[in-house]
Amino acid sequence: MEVRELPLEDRFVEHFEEKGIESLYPPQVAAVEAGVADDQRVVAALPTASGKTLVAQLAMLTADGPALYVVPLRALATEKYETFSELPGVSVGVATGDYDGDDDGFEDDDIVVATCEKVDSAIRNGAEWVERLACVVVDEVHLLDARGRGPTLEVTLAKLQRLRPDQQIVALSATVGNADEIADWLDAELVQSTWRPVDLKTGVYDDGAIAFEDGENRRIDADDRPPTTALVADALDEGGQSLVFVNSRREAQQLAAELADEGFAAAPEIAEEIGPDATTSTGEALASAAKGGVAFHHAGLRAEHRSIVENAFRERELRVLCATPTLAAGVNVPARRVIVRDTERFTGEGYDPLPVLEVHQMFGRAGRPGLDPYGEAVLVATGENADSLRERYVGAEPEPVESKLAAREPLRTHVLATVAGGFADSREGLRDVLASTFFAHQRDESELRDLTDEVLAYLDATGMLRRDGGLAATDLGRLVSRVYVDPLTGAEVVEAVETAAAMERVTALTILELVCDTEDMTTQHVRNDEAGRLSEFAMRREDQFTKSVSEFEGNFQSWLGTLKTARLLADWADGADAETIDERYGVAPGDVRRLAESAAWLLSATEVIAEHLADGAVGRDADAESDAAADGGETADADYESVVDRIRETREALVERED
DNA sequence: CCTCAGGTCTTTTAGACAGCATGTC
DNA sequence: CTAAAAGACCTGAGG
Repeated sequence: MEVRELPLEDRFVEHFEEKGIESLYPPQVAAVEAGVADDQRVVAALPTASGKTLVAQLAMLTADGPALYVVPLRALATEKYETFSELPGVSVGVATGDYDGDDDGFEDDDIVVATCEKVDSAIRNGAEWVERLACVVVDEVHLLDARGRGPTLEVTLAKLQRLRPDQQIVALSATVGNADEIADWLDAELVQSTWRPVDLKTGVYDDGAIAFEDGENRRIDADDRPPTTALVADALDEGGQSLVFVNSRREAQQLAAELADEGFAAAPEIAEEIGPDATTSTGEALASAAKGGVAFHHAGLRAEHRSIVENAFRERELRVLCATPTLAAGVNVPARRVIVRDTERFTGEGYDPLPVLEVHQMFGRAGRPGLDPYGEAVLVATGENADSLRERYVGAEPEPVESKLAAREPLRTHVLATVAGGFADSREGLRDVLASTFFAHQRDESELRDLTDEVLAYLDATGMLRRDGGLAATDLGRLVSRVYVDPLTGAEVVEAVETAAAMERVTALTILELVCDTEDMTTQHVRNDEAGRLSEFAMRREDQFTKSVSEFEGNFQSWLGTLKTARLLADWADGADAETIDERYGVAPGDVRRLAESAAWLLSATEVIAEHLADGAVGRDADAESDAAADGGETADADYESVVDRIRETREALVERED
């Protein structure tokens, strides 16, 4: 099937032809036959790089109104925004947390690219553009399975369909065990294929040879070198780049250093590009590896370094990339040979084997369409596990996608948002909304009832929702839902701000500790040699914290992590540079940035909540004073205003540091 | 006294979404 | 509060 045969306007046909897209790939033909270009709902479960983006564009460009493209990562949003912006005469907008501002600009856009959470937030805040969508494309729907974020995706999709039941939905998925179930839920036709534009050969390296799935056996002389080194060297001999997946940052850096020492290739210009900013230990290690044509990639890298590495690898200036799983799901960085060295990951409860889906996504990075003759994905066996690796990951079907909605955390968030957003005003109404989720389709809505009731009781007890006959969110509940924090965070903030308002000394550290100790914040680990110093510091500054240090309730060790994070952020807000933070706390620049971003977000939510409390306190003070006048007793001396001021100052200092 | 091999104890372990509020002549 | 592997620390033998 040719592009010109599609029901597209001429300018789009020309655009695609200019890009070299003239005829469709087989899975794309299947999607067209299923009706993507004809307003039909379609679920396309296809391998990476098999042309899903074109399928999405066909749906969006033929839809009868504005379209939304939902992605799981901000980096992906930027990538898609750039792609769609090239379409002639199409106005595209991006809605993600880091593109602030023009929230109402989307009214005029033909395509909006957004993260799932941003869409959820827009719905909660009553944005009008979400109600007009004729077409919604969901990228990476298999993330319905993700514990942290899947529930948001399914609830958001359920809400979007309620807002416009007739809208076209197109869901793009990796190959999963139960794509049919997802299609069924969305009332869509399933298009499934394993076709790829580049051949993929998958194999297991063991005992000096790669045993490929197709029977080929490729000898690789290790010559005393570790298997991974030999595999990389072999790929380089054939003129191909390698992408090696390992399971920790330390491994990634160490392996990069070892491979750089082998002297395979050199990329002095990349080292130089990294060089000037390589003040931290991470940056230095990266620059030094780059001299040998090798790099590593993990979330501790500064954003600038990360994109230098990605681009240099794409341009073939770097020949080897050692990465943590960041790269498997993120932006497209393909390589001739993908080497999966580690297939186990620490989970907090020992080591777990990686899910098949994840390993397949790593495999999927093998082979550059149009550039490599084929892609190779190689698992590295250790000891006697070659057969079990092969059985588990090669040619095995990925796990089915399972809804994670039936848990306390996602339910308390989404139950509150559903009520606060006006989607339900009774338990029956709430059930009705929940009945349209993927969970209900897969299991049964009734399985959510006990947890939902428990969550409703919690929301009532924390003053976010009332259950008198029907269900109604309180002012606090609406606020918490709109600022997009977990109700537990909301409750923690309310309590801490109330404590702070009665405190003598409220500093930036007070405020930072307050937000770092909420459910929505991730904190740093405390190294053994830091613990003593930190708890000493905590004792010294006890009067600055909203909780008692000397009579600590709960896990003191983990609170020290909270404190470490708060101190680090206080230093950062105070102007300390990445190098200083790295030396003082052993925290990499990418992590500092991420923590600062989260804290800034939570501080803004905290500010709004504190203002709300301040308003309430005015009323309460008046009451208290009249009571006091009646008793002739004390007056309330809680000072919310100065807490609000301190929160604002702290947030501003932190935001200013975001260069 | 220094070095190095080998054993034992200790430490560490991936990633990344989200925002209110408005003024101004 | 799980388990694997690197790293820190320790010990003892040999130069």
